[in-house]
Amino acid sequence: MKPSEQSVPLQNASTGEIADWIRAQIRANRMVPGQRLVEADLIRQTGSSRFKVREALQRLAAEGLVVIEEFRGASVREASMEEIHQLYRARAALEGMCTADFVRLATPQEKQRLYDLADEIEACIDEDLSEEFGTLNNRWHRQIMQVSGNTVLAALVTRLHTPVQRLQFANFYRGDRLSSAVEDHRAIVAAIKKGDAEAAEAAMRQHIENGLRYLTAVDKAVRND
Amino acid sequence: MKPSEQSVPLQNASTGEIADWIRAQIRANRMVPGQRLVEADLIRQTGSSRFKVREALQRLAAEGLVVIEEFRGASVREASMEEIHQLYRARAALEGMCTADFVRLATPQEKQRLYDLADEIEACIDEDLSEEFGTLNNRWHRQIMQVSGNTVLAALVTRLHTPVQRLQFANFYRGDRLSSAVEDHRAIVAAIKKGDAEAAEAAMRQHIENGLRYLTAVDKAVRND
DNA sequence: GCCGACAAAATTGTTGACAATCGGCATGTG
DNA sequence: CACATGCCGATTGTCAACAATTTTGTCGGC
Repeated sequence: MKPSEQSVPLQNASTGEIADWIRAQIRANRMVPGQRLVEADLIRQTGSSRFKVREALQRLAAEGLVVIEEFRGASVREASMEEIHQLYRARAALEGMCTADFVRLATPQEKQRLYDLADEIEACIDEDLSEEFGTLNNRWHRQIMQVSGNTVLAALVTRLHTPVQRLQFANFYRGDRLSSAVEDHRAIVAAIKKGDAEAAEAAMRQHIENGLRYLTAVDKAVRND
Repeated sequence: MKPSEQSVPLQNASTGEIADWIRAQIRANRMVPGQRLVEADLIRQTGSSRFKVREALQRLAAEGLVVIEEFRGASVREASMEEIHQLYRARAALEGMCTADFVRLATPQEKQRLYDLADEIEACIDEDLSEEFGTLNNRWHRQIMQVSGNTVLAALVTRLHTPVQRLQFANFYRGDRLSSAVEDHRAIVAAIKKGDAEAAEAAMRQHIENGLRYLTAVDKAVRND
């Protein structure tokens, strides 16, 4: 039917793999909030069985990524701006804490790896590779959390961030925001190099709050369209 | 069979209600980590169908409260001490933030309600009502988060805290820990009354870190038994 | 053209039966 | 007695069919 169907090799996928696939679709803004997720379509697209698809939808419902209504099935949940606001503040608090841990616990090699990642991210900006930018940026944040020993929190933050990534994909990584983020990264790296955990934590919180500010501005602009 | 069965009126329960019931069992330490959750038993205990039970288990698996293994079914997941450590630190960061918000945003009536709750909690201590203490203590923490406007975070923290509550139920609320917690509460209340958001945040973080310290001590003692 | 009633199609909820797998138990062998 | 082997009950995974409900389409009447 649509040219996009069957483009993904998901034959005999497990429940978890199907859930991952749907999550990826939502992140990439190919399934938008409010859109109904019809079981039959998902079966075709994933090449799996109805049973597995329903299990995957239940899991996503528990994560809060979709809502399931009686006899109306699953649809992508719309995260309110209020909710996004709270999630960003949570991220600021948690990642700030992780960054301070990173300063105290990371080995020189791990720190160097982070600096290299930052350079790669900067390189993207000149060539306007916004998608690559997003991928590397996610890796940068995860690197800090994992190296700081907070693997559980890393997974949690990733989940919390999922409903927001769609907005980033659609509106976020543009022009001035990219360079602003790079500047934030530089400040964080500088604090880490100095070994100043408190300053690094503050810089990370600032970085994330800048992201929230940009996102609210974009949202307001979109609504006034 | 056992006298405890059929004690809960869950006829024709929805998927969510079944999940809630299982969560409650885990919190109350009536289903312990490693214990297998046999579908047939759950069907008997909840009076529901296999279909709904399986859906509920999928949701709980997504929350990380149970693990589902191929052909071995669901069992209560054991949270490692390392994981509990991270969850407590996350709580400290998040609830600390909420407490600062509370100082800035709560109305006088809402503040008074919190003081009253603190008094009720203190009253429990003399009469050794540890169960009542737990209930009121949860309400106290939730009150702060909800009034501070962070309703989404309140739900999140509650979920994060679920695997820990079992430990509290079993070992936690005893003797000196109760009075230590009450002292922490007093410090928080004092900071709120002064309107000092920063001090309130610090006191809340200290309170939660004290809880973690006590829990690790108990854990170490139990392991050396 | 718009609106309501009604039928048809599409979609989801539920059930029961059957297949696949695991764990324990008995049995036999050295 | 230790240990491998095969069987059987218990438990979970999977599927296909059917029931309940919503959504869509159609047809008169105005």
